[in-house]
Amino acid sequence: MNLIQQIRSSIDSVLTDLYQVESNPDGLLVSDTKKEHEGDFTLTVFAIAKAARKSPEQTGQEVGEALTSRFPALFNRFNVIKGFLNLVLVDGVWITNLLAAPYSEGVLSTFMVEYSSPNTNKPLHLGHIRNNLLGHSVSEILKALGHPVIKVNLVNDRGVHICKSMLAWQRWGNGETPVSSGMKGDKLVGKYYVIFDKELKKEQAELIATGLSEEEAAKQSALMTAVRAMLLQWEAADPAVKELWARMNGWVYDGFASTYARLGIRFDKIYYESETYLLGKKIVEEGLQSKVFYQEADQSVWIDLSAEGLDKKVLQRGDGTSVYITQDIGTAQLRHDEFHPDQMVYVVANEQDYHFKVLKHILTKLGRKWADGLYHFSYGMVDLPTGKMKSREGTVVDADDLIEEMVAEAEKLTLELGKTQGMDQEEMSSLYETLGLGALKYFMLKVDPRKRMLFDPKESIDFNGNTGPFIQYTYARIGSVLRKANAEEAIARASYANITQLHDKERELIKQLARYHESLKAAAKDFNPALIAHFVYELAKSYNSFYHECPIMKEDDKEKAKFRTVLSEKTADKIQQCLHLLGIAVPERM
RNA sequence: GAACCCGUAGCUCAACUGGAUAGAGUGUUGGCCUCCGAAGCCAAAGGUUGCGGGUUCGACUCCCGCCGGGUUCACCA
Repeated sequence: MNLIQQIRSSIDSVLTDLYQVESNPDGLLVSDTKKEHEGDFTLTVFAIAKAARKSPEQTGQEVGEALTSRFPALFNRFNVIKGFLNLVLVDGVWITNLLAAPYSEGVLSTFMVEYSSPNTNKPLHLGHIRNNLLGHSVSEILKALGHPVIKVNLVNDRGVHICKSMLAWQRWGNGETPVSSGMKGDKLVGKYYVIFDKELKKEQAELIATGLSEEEAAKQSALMTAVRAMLLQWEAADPAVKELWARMNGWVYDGFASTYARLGIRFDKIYYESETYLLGKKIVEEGLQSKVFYQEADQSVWIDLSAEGLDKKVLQRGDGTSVYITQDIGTAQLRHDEFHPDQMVYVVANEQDYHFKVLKHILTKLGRKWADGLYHFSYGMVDLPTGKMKSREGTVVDADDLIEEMVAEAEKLTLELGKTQGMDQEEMSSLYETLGLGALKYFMLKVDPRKRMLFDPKESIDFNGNTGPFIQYTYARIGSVLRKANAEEAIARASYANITQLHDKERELIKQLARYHESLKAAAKDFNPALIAHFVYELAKSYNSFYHECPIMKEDDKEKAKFRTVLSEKTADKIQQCLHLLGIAVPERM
């Protein structure tokens, strides 16, 4: 039983005795006491007062008196303000809590988390970075709580859009390769995707100039006709088309691999749409037979979701080729068959809210009970000051470029501060990497994932204040203290068993450490890494404040010195743990 | 047109899911390195939580109506 549970059950037993109210420790409104009042925990008593038919003040007083007299080892004193009962714990409770071993939750449900899900015709950009970091972090958080987690990626490697870059390369590429051009493979293929779009626009403008309407021009597009023909050839396994496809995708994967490696992103399993869409088509067939789907005159396959408040949705084109959702159906089935996860979490931007609603409905209508476990983790998009990023219009912040800039900034700052004495070249570049990526990752993860966020490339990302480097700095600083403290044999041998009184800053720090498990649980429940970011930020602040006021090795009382050393060590451990949950590395020196 | 999401200090974000006087960072102003690491610490200033109603002991939070922004409703993915 942890501290908060202990407090809840103490209050609960007192309430039962005093007012014979129903027993429910988890339903009690217990929160941290606001810092302008004296106390560690606060019980909000309005609801209890109502049940007891007494005034909130009187109820608070009675409960407070009962608690301090019945549990003197836990509660030291209390005060009542309006309907709030503020409880002050005995300092020894905090010390015990600090030194207690962490506990685990037992066997928990299995999660599959899908994230990243790139297209093979676009290099990774800022939006993908947010996606990757969220997916990675949510997975780590679930694991930390004891859930088995399978991290998967779904590569969008087929479809009309892929044919676009293939066609463009065929027509205008002159045999260009990553080697011949010196370009990263994903960038090279992305270049041809953009070229296609430009050529298509040119063609459309020419057609419209001959007097066609926009709609007619789109219908008559020779380029789009060629693309559709290529997709048909691809689905028919035409060797030449398949060869080109495999070759160009290979370039892209090499490019992605280096970006993932630098970001520290890994997967347990990678799915390719090209390998799952056929299963999707099979299920479409099944749905037709069971009359869940129906066919239009042109042979296209649909589902009518108007009863669910949604529209009709196409599942297969008239020419028999499959659409986006077809492969998602197949992929979900495949994953269920292979791993039987209790929950399938899709980390996908909120612009696809509708798509996932539809997907879940379809699977449910097809009688897949496990569709209940589908959860769309819908995160907000990243905005630039100029508006939305559009890869086809070139208004994107490229992932590789951004990482490079952050690392360069870290280097510049570190050199300015002149803290690289005694480091060799390898140590220095690894430090810049740690700091630059730390700043970037923390920046992306500290905000509520569900909200859209603004990224201003000009103001870039800070290294002071509520930032990754601030927390990394706190860790490095503790490391420095501990290295020196370890040299002090006297401190190492001292005991701190007789400490009963805590300094305010010590107590604050221990209290913050004690909140870790609650934060972790909340972060897992909400799929919200920002809660971990806030927790670790508060922890770093508490430590810095403590550090400023409480001498550690310079403390004359050896027992106190030892205690503060242990407190520092626990703090450093927790910082490292939390940053790990965010995918952020920690430097020993900076 | 319909559905969903969002509007909080100049800026970027919090607010324990209905609790106390709405908090941080940044920026601005001032203080702290003969003292374990100043990427730090301490302080000041900064708010009618988009607007108007309602629900109750209590509303940034829930309900209704406006205003502003975004996304989706494609045989694009």
